[in-house]
Amino acid sequence: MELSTRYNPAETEERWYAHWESRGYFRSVPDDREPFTIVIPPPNVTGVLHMGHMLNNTIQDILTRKARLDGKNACWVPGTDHASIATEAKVVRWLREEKSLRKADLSREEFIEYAYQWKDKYGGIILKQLRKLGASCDWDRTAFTMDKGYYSDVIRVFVDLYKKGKLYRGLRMVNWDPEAKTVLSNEEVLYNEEPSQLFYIKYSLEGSDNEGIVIATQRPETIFADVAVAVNPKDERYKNLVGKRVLIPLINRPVPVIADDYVDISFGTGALKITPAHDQNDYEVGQRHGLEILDTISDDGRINDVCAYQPIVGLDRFEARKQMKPALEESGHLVKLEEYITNIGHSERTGVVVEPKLSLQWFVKMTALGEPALKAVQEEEIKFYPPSFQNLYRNWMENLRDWCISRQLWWGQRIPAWYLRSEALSKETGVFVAETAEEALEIAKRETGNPGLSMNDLRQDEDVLDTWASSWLWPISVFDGFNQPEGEVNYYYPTSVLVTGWDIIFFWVARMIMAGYEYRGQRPFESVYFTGMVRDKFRRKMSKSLGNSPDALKLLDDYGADGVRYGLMSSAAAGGDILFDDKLCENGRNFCNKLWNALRLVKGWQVTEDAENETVARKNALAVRWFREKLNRVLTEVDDHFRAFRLSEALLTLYGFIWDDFCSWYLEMIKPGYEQPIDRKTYEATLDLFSETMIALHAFMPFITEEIWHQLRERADGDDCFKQRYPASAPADEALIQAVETSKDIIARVRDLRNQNQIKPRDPLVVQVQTSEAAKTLFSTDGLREMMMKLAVLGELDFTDTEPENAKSFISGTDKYYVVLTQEIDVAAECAKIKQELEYQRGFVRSIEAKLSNEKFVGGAPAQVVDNERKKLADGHARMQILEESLAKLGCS
RNA sequence: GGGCGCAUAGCUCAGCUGGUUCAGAGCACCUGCCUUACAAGCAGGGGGUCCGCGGUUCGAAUCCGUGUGUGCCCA
Repeated sequence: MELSTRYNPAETEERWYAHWESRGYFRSVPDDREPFTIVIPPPNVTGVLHMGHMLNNTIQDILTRKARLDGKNACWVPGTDHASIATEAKVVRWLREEKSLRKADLSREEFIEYAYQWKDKYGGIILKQLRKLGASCDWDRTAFTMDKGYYSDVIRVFVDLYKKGKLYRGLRMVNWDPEAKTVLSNEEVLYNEEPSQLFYIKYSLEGSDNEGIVIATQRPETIFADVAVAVNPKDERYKNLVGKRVLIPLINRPVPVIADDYVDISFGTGALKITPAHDQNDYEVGQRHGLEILDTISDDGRINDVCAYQPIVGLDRFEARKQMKPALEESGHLVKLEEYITNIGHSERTGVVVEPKLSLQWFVKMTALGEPALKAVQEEEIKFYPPSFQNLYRNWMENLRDWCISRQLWWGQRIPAWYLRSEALSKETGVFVAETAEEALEIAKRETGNPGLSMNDLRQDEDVLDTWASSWLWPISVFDGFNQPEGEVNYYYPTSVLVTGWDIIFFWVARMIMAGYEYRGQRPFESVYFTGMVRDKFRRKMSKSLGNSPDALKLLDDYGADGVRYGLMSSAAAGGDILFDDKLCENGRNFCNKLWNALRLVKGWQVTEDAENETVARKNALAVRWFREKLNRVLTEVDDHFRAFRLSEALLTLYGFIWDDFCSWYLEMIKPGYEQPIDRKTYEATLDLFSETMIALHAFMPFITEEIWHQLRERADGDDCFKQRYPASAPADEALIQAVETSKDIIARVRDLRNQNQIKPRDPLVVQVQTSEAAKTLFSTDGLREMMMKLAVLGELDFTDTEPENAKSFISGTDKYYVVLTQEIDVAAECAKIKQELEYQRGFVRSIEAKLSNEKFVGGAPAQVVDNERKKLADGHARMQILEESLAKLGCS
């Protein structure tokens, strides 16, 4: 068999993915095994694979695969959400560009028809891309938040919450996107520090020629919606004005001067214009003082005719602002302009400046829903990894605001509320909420006392629900838990772990927890694993506009899925950001290559059954024993890391184990000489150890481990690495491991000595060890001496009681080793080196003596710790003695 | 303004319950090797006041306080 010197992931990965998928390995149906369930955080249906997805889904795949290896019934449910705003925008553009249609020319039904067409054609690309990453999702379960069943779940929940009084319609200050003409959640508003101007404008006192008050505002175009000027009650400057009236410039409408604690004395002039319709805080001040509301800005961001200043009516808000400067200057009301840096909110979707606006919207009352959700996390019924996110969560949950769930769009679940056609749409309108129009009509008849009402008398709310108002039901709805609450949802729910970015902790995690308790009376997941953000190496967030995000698919092509998975995971502690660099994937690719070459080495060996190789087998037995013990230890460590979600640590443990222990040590220990065969026993053991190691690594790097698994041995059909059980870990023989670790140290010191004295790697050396109990014990380990001679390339390795001539020495543990040299030794340099070492040992001994002479330490510390200090002291003394002897022997002054 | 987090090697970060001859990994760097698995490699090496100060403790990178720097969330 010929194997290329380099591992080629492209062909291998495609082949094994197809194999696993065609065998139905990803499929999960309830059975009597313990379930392990993950629901994917549904990516946006318009999305394409980016770094964040790759990180997130790699983690989910690792957890899912490990659970399978542990014998659990692992179910990873994939899917997408309908992303109302983003998708609607894409569909609108698609219609315009490809079909020459405008949304305004289509009926709602036609538009929705097209939207589904678009979704079927272009949506869900990301799910195909996830396969390239190796994602072992149960694709038969692929869910979508606008699927028929899902849709009706959302409607059902809306009606239910309404009936329970947990959902209402109300007038609230919302974040309005004047371009998309929809409301945005707080989380969809992105704030930027931007330069702006502060206008200082004088409002004259009513009935006075020169008295007045100067206010500072960033938004002069809104002064016509002012209903008051507010000052702080403690502000001496304005005390005399409170209760009087001032005139709004240009229109001379009088408004009262009021006193309110909200006003910051030190900001601007300390006087604030109050515009309840266009500012959240002003709205609250207005409510406190019973002020009226004047709304001068339309849904599209233009000034409407409520504004009494005609020149700006019909203008866009920013155009209007420009007009205000000359107008106020001309009338003499502009006192000054100040450059000013402020936080300005932009729509995450359209980028336009968000307009605070009063609007009639649907809200979910959060207080009652939030209570069990907060408690669950506080009491760790739901565990967060890392736990520090509990703080962030608590902070938000203790300051809940009602959740605005209506959006002025068509793509999404249409709000199941009907109104009487005869009534103008206002807050006081009668509203009939039901799952169907027919039911709504029945309710309407009953409530209005008018049995003659027909369907034509009703009109349905035009708006749809926020996407999060569907995705918060995800862990229940994907298992059809609303329709069949006693069905398979009982098996899979609560899910095991949710893997998601911390940036959507409020959007989604908190709300899923609320829905979980509300509708299942149970947590939706046992644990939440928060991933960090993937950033570039300058710590900038990856974004399309910066163009600093690598092409995910190209990365997979360049480094292989296993390489990319390694790269992402090797530097991804839970919650920690990843400073992504191609270099990380390069490491992963190199690791694959290392594994591949280990395979090539093993596969290249000739195996012999000859009796003469019995001796070889005996020598190799130590290596096999040692590696088995080391593997046991690593299996336990990796398991511990998994339990604590320290995935990065688990991977690095395996990486070090494979690269160093397996390749650099184990394989070198048993490697036969040139054109020499290896004995059957060692060979078979090696194949088994290699195979088990592949199982241990499989969850992280599924493709190459599967490939090597099959290359190592002829496997029966269906005997795949994917399907194996994670090897049971036995307690490790620590004494044996320690003996080999000690000999590794000695080998390294000999190699160092070679390097420093320019001795060729292949020249055999003579090494002697000073006879001691410790050394005798060490070398009594069967095969250890032979192994050391092989790896350190020694011609002799024997005990001695006398120091050989012309030798350099080193200490390992408390034993002294001599390396006999043929070249002349620089005595002065050697003396200096030994003296330096002696100084270090003296310091070491002094510090331990200090500890041990402290009665409180001896009395207070655990006996084991004290004993250990005593041993350290004895070892230190022993080494000092060796060094002093060396000095004497060399005749150092 | 309110809250949360972080500070360990040149860089990026581990270090879990305070105690091992404990200060660690990868990358970068230096030296020597194209040694018959692998130069995408091998064998070695140098490099740290664990941010400053104070405290608790027999013992602190680890716990507490404080200062500084820095990042994030909320208003």
